[in-house]
Amino acid sequence: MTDDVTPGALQARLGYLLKHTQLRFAEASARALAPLGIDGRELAVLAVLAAGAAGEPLSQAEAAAALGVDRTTMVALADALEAKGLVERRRSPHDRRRNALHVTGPGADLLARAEAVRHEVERGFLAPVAEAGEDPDALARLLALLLS
Amino acid sequence: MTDDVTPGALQARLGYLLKHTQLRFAEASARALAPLGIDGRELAVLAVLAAGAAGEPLSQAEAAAALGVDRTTMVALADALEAKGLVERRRSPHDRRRNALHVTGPGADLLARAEAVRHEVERGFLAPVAEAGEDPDALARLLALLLS
DNA sequence: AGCCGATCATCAGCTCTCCTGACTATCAGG
DNA sequence: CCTGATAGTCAGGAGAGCTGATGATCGGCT
Repeated sequence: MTDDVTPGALQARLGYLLKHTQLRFAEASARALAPLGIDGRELAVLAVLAAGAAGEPLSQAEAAAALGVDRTTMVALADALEAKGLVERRRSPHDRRRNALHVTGPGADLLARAEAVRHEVERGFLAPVAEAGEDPDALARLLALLLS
Repeated sequence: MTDDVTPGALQARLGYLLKHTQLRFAEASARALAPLGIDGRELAVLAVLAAGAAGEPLSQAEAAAALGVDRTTMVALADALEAKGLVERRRSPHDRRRNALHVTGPGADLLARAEAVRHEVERGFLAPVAEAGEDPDALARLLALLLS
């Protein structure tokens, strides 16, 4: 990305605002998570796996659907997480087509630390909103409303 | 993109919300603009050129900076718009390094129609916000605040 | 007048992310 | 024990963007 001067003509264009806000947040997120050896997408996978692990562990296809990514993309994601020892693929005993994705001990540890970092990044990113006297939760609420 | 079921674990993640909202809007925008033979980025270029044309027409580098894209990306954008007859490159008489980008008559016509379409797309996209009794302008205001 | 660093536009090539299509293995139902 | 559907994998390609190099031009300095 270049200068990001954001002149007048574009401040009212929703497409521009969404795209560049997303880019900025992704950069801030990547910077903060880099020391942990993980990126935002991998963290999201870990979080989904841990959250879904109340009952049966999720298959790759289920995790992919939950994350809104393609199942072929999930293969690479699972490869990366498994290579880092954060996740294990285990053939499901009931359905041998499925790869059940288990979060390992180190994976759970890293998840906890990374989630703390994520919260801090989000808080910092939304700081200008709070300073302007607006509701810092409003953005997430509006976006969730639009996706529902 | 796949199912987009948006389950609980992700609704509080700002990165996920921004990314998928941006994607959804881009898709809606592309669908609506397709009949006009233009996409969102090209429309943004046209709008910036027309807005800046109060004084001297913008050079490619200036337009690129205004849009937050790389100057090399601007080359392809200018190629596409020129091929469609919406924009003309003219060597600036004062500085022969610069390509002044002029919006043609057909370009101005298309811009007017496309901007109407864009407004309609944005209105439709934000309809759920209005229906929920929230301020439909809040999203753009918050995003602009974060980018400033 | 002439030089030199900076700027503009362009192009080739790379990366990243994601998708499509094909293939294998496996399951469930008739 | 077929048939159709599903899970995971891989190869290949599309799209956006960036880096680095090149040629033309400008502007200031000497």
